[in-house]
Amino acid sequence: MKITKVLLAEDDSNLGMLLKDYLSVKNYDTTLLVNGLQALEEFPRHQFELCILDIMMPEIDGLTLAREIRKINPSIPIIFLTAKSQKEDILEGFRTGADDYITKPFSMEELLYRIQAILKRSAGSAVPRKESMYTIGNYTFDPLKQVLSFDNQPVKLTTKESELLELLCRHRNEILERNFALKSIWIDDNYFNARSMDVYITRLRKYLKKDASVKILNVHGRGYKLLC
Amino acid sequence: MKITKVLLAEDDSNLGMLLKDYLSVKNYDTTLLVNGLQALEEFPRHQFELCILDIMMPEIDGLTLAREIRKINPSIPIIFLTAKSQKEDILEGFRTGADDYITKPFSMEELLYRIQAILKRSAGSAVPRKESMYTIGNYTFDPLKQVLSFDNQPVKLTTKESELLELLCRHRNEILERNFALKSIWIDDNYFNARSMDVYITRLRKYLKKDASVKILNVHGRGYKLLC
DNA sequence: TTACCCCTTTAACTTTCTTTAACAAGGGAA
DNA sequence: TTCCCTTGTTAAAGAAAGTTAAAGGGGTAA
Repeated sequence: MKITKVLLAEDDSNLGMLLKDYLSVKNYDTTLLVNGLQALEEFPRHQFELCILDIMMPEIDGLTLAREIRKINPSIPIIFLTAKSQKEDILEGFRTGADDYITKPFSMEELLYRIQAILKRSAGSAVPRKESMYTIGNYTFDPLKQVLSFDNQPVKLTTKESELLELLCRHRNEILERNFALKSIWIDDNYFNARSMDVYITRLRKYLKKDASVKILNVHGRGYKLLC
Repeated sequence: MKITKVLLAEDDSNLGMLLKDYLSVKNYDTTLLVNGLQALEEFPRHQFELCILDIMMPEIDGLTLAREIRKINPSIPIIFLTAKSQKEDILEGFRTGADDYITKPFSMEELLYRIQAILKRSAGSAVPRKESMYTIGNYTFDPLKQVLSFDNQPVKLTTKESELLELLCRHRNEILERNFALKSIWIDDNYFNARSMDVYITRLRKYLKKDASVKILNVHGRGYKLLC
């Protein structure tokens, strides 16, 4: 079994040690750094395969650290740890290309699950990046202009419709996890936002039904898959 | 990278010491200067990364100080401290390129939050600086003269129209947050000013409709995006 | 001073977007 | 099967934004 090298940046040493020990038991070779500066210094000296970064850290915060790490390795998976209240951070995190984030407090199992999911994704193919234009069957979709076209007939999408469709596109032909989508777009993954997302899925399906080869499939209990 | 070096110019030594101590605890290396003259003398001798300037100071006020600092370092983030009543100051502050301002009295947490927000912004992709002339599709826009031209046909814009269009230009193809725009131009981000801004968006859209590739897109609940 | 003009704000009404609610349908486990 | 939880769908409520017109206010010229 291959051991994965993990960089863990967490300034709360209680939590940090706890996580490190837990991950080590689970066969992740974890290096704990207690602030962003140290993490940045250590990063080039190891062959890390995954980063887990607390956002709130002294000297160099997790977001800045992530940007620096991305300059060195643009494709390494990054998971952020943040307080639920720091909504701004979460949004900003996704903009810097976070692969996932977990809001404190969280369970160890939760973290482990996310780690496995991300490693599986990035092992197969590269992490889906943002594109400026997507082709969905016979449709074309411009996420910046928020326009979906079929047969040169453009339809203006609302902000939320566009955001959700873009996420589906970035994960085309693989599962877009409900929680991931909710946290990316709605920030809070509570019951009501989940129902709101269901409504938007219905709408997107309506927009996309002109091409029978395009389907948004539900994966019970997990999320949706855009087939095209 | 290291601890952020902060210049704090505040003539009230009670408040000054309090802020300095608080920021130092929060890992900002803070230098307190008790008047604008001293601050200006010290500025070139340090590698400051952020300035917090009280506006009301003897000898050299914060606004003048900011202008001088900008001559030396045009991109350093500046936060002004001012009394809520001094709206003129705030306006003038934003004109000299303030990144934010805080009205007294304020909480330490509030200040800290703003510092973090600004450093985050200027660390990543800095907010595009002012330019003397913008190209918007087939239009050209001179913010100083407040003139928008299409096909060599100039249209004179009002002050508010011009200010709003300039902000949109500086954030072209990304979201200009409502609150940011309101605070920059209208100072107060209350309901009525927000409605006033809506009216100006309508006007700008009218001016810009000669070029179909130029669009001011609304991002529901967040702000506007100028596409061009 | 008064009258006028221009800019900005306020107001009223309309439209669009998002969320909430209610009920129907489907899937998985015991 | 039955029960429970998830998802599908539609409608309506609620909130934000679009639009137009008119009121307010400050400055300037007669």
